[in-house]
Amino acid sequence: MAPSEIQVVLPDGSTKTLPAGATGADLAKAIGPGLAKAALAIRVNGDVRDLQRPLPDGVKVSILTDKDPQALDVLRHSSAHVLATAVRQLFPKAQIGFGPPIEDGFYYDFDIGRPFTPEDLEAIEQKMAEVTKQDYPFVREEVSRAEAKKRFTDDPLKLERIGDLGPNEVISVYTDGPFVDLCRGPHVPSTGRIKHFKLLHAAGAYWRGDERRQMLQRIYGTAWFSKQDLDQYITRLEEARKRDHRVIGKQLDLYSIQEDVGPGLILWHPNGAILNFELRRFIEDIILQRGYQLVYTPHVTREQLFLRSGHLPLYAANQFPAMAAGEGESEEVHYRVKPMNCPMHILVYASQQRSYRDLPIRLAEIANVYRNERSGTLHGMLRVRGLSMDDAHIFLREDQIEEEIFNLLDIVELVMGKTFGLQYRLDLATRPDKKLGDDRMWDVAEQALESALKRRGLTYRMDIGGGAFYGPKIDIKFNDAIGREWQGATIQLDYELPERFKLEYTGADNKPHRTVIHGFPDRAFRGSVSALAVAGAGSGAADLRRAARRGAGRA
RNA sequence: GCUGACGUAGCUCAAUGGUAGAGCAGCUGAUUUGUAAUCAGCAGGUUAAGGGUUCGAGUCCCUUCGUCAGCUCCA
Repeated sequence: MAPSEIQVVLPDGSTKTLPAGATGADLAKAIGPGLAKAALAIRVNGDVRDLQRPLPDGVKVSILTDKDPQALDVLRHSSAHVLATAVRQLFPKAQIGFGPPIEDGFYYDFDIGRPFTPEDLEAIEQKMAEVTKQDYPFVREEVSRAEAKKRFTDDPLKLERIGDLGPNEVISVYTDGPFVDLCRGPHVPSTGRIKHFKLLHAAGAYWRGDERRQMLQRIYGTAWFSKQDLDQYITRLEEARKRDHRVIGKQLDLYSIQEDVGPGLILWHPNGAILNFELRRFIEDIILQRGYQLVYTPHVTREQLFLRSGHLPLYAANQFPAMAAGEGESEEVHYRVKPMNCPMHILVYASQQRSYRDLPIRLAEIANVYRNERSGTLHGMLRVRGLSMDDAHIFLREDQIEEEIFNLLDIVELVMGKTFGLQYRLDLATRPDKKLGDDRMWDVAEQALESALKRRGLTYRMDIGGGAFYGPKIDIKFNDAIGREWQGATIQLDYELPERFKLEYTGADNKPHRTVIHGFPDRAFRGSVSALAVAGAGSGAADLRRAARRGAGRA
């Protein structure tokens, strides 16, 4: 017989008995009218769900109100639906894509056959206000695959998504007033709960982020629980704009990028150059103290070298075209500007016999490299075509990996954390499907990276399958003053290059062994000095002004 | 690269298709007044480049260059 009652465990450990079939909303009501009014969603054994769903027996629950950060995601997800509701009313033929919550807001992708204009956004925002005023309840339904397909016959993008769903996945749809969306949920109880929102801007976005597919029009917005939060967020955006390194770089006369020279190529003016100089010296001091040896290698090399390293076939799109050198009678010899230093550092290592006693050998160079980045990705000093890369390649034995990474993480903290005060994040990227070498090798490498991270007591995110085909890596990412995320340094292991260049050392057993390389290229240190400083603390601009003045006085 | 917006004096910005302007900065002179704004005058432009429409183009159209925003935080 079916039990007529269920019990749930509240956050304080007490239990509550409810009739079978009771929902989160029922629970909130049972606890108190105040909570019933404030309740937005419910956490059931860690999963956030709608209040309207029946509660299973024996679960741990916690009712979410506007005080819970997870509720903010729910609010924003629901805001995205309100946005889509409004767009569908104004553009009945609009096709709908995805509409998730994101950090600080939400977006929704549409195809209306043309881009949205600023006037469209205003009209949509007004329509959204009407939708929230109507206070439509969000109604969840679980449907069969056939039913789902029927409901979205006019939405090819949704149909494609339905086709991707696994056979055992529950398909749910949410309705708010006139709008129905394929959606996993959860949502706030009704559209009236969304009060403080603003549309920010529209831009093109490829369907599923794939540039081979059609371009949709994405509308970004933000939503908050209180007007105060919303206003604060808008102020924060304005403040951040003032701290943009491109603005400060101009104000302080740090650098310029000029059309006559080319996009992404930086002219360091005296005020910026003195910062560049100091930073270079700072970095070089650190690495010399820590057992690195400086090397200098040419800016151009024979193309053949990048063929041997394997870079050219993969990387050619990001390299500047070859130049003919006219050596002798041969038309065949071409040269390339270097996009990275590894092949040349490897040749330094390989220039003589190495003993296991010599390892690790740490070769470092702050080198100018040039990459033909896609035009649309360029951004001030942070994404450029010519940069000074603080680069190092460490040649070591497999048993030395962990210790070396352990020490390297200390340098990262010293530079990014202690010196620049950056909030950075560590991602451990593990073996991808297509990879080089055997599983044992990957086991050793990944474990070494992970235990170095653990020994340092660092928190990190796993990026399963995110490693390069030639080895796992630790990516170091940070946010700039305007909140955008950038790739800082990368610590990566490379099993490919030692193989290609037959790098060896003589072991204690008097036999040759394959060397492991571990690279530490860092595009952020000097390619973007002021950007780093500005990206840092809120006081960045003031510090920089002082530094620039000192620099000017000195010159 | 793709989609969209944009490109006017060194900088920040004006100019219903009808003689390109202002503030700041610069230069000259006056002022000597205690720390972010003294006064007067002068100079500064092939309106990104090239083409087209028009009696007439900064403004409308096309091409190129550049800048800015976005381009899976997965229903």
